[in-house]
Amino acid sequence: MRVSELTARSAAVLDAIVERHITTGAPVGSSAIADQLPETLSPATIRNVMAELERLGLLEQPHTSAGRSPTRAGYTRYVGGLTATRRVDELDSEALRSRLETDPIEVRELLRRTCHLLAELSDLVGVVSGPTLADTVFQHIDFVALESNRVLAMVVARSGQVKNRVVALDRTMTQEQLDRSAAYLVRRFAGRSLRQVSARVRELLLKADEHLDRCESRAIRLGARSLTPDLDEAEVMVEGAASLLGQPDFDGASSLQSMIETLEERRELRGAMVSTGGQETRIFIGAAPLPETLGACSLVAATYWSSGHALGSLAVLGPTRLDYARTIALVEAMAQATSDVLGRVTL
Amino acid sequence: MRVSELTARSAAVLDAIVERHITTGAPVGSSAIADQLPETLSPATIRNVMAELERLGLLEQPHTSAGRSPTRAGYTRYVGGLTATRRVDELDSEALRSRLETDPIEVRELLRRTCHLLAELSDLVGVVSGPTLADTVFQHIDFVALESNRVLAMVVARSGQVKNRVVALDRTMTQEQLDRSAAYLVRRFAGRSLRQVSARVRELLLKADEHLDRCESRAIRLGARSLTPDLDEAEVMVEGAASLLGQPDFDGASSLQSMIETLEERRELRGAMVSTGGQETRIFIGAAPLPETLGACSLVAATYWSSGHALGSLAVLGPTRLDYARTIALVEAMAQATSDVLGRVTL
DNA sequence: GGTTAGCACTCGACTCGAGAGAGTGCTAAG
DNA sequence: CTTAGCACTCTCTCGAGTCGAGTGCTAACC
Repeated sequence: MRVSELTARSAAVLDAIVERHITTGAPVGSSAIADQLPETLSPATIRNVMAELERLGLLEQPHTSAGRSPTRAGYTRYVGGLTATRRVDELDSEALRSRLETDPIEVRELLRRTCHLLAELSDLVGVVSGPTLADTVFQHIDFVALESNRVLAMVVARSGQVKNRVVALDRTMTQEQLDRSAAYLVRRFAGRSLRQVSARVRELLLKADEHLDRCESRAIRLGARSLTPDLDEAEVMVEGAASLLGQPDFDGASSLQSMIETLEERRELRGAMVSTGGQETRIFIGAAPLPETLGACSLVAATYWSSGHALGSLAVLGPTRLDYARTIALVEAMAQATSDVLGRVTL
Repeated sequence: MRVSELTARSAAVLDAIVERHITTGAPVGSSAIADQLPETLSPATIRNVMAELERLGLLEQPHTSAGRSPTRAGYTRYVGGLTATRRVDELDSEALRSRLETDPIEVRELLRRTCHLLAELSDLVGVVSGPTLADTVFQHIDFVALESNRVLAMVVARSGQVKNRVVALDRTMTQEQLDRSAAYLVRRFAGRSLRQVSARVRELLLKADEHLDRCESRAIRLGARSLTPDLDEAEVMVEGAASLLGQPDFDGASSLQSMIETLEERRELRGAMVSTGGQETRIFIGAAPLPETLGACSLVAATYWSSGHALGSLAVLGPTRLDYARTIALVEAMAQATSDVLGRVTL
């Protein structure tokens, strides 16, 4: 028998074990499950089932005379069976929305609040990956001359997001020349997505000779320097990393330090946050796109969007032993609320 | 006898105890000190001295039959006596400087590197408070119209530092009006410090009637909205908070979680970083401007500057049991290196 | 044939007491 | 004032003993 072909009873036992393990944190014994199952079965029967689940790699025993805990595979199988998503009871989405709204609305600030709220409501780690600027609408660009041939480029998206970048020029440009370049770029490209603008500018740069006057080609060159690089690099925010310290699961675990380090660095989290662009809620259980140091953790991530466009991900990170039903509900409600608030800021 | 009037011998004993405690982390016994002191004295004599130091509140015993550890006061007294600052041997300031330089130089990025380097070289927590924009030279301002009467203001300092802020207007302004306002503000105020500009704009706003045309007073109003608030609020960066987890002093301490939380929040650190503007290296030992949660920590902070102007602070945070000599040297060398690199960026 | 009662067995968690070791304070002598 | 000597205190470690939860196996049961 393979994992996918569990009998109904085996599956029920697995689910019961996972749920009990989630609440107690300790290995689960056969009699506890016998009591809990709707069907009345003796502990001995349960033990037979458990032995089989262990053979399948879904359960494990810390030592012979202890109960069983779900393995990573066991958790994965359990989560796959979760369908009926509970509502977050304490907070309906209206309340969430009102806690997110700021005045005036700034995207970054909004996402920071989202992240904070995720951490606060889950009592775990909140993670949010910001929207890649590439998908936003190019609204404005400005160049400011700094000393020694350096120029500050400020790219503004319609949503109010800003990306600053200092570029070093090989020759001096006056502020007036810079202003004219900026005006040209705005006139010609405003309204398109930054990705398009970036591609187009790059294109023009190659066949630069075609009917562009000197001023225009200078603008294109500046634009190419300012717009290309790392527009796709989404910012990742983390809040509440310290809450991992309060998790009994990690009590005294030597890995704690490297876990917190990974969260502090953020870089490694990016992969897990943006990996799959799908709209569905993703759950990673200590493997795959999660960095190795987070092997004892799970990530529940959802996508937030605006006007039908996926913008980024928000997630809760916690120990593998996680109240998945509640966390999924929370993350999804939060994605909805954040998207709603973002909706008022055309991107 | 009061603390300030310690005999030479008592002071020597205290210093020896502190130094030994720093390296071993354990309470120090009388015989260890007897061996270590240049003067040959018996443990019994040392014990008498120690008993006195304890009466003065400089030492404490965890229990009767243990050695003594320095109290906070003991550490403070020891640190006060530290004069000959060791050089950081592994890294001369030239090496530090070269590790800080980036191309093109951005202030924020430079400070982030400084912070990272502090954490890396000390294996503790690096803390850097950014320069308050208020002290930098106003170079440029730009306004970009977003939808629904919101305007993005971007203030640029000569150093290339940028502060963005979204303001909500009570009535619509066209992009052209915004541009004209920005140009007016730049023409009139560029070159002064942002603090001066902010004050002057506020002044003009009050007696607005005096020979300003409509366009000018509109610009002043916009400037006031964009320039006043929280210019003084220095950004605080923290790196390497996880290293506290590796400190044997805090092993299993329940306060660890709140310590990391405090570092994550950063807000509470600000007080300790900017409290005293003096040029001297400051050492806070678990008290005073440090937040209460960091009662078991010490902060060694120095000021970095540019063209004679103090800009902000950089510091190392670690357990009270800290190699102060080395840390002071590191922090001071880093302040020097950062100031040097900043020096090439006129502020 | 699946289910169950009974039972021996395993193994970690907790408790207790003995012993070692480090370090002290006190006293009396140098 | 300094020091040797000594009794004393307190923590830490270790092993033995006990408890209890939970298992696997076997044989009986429906």
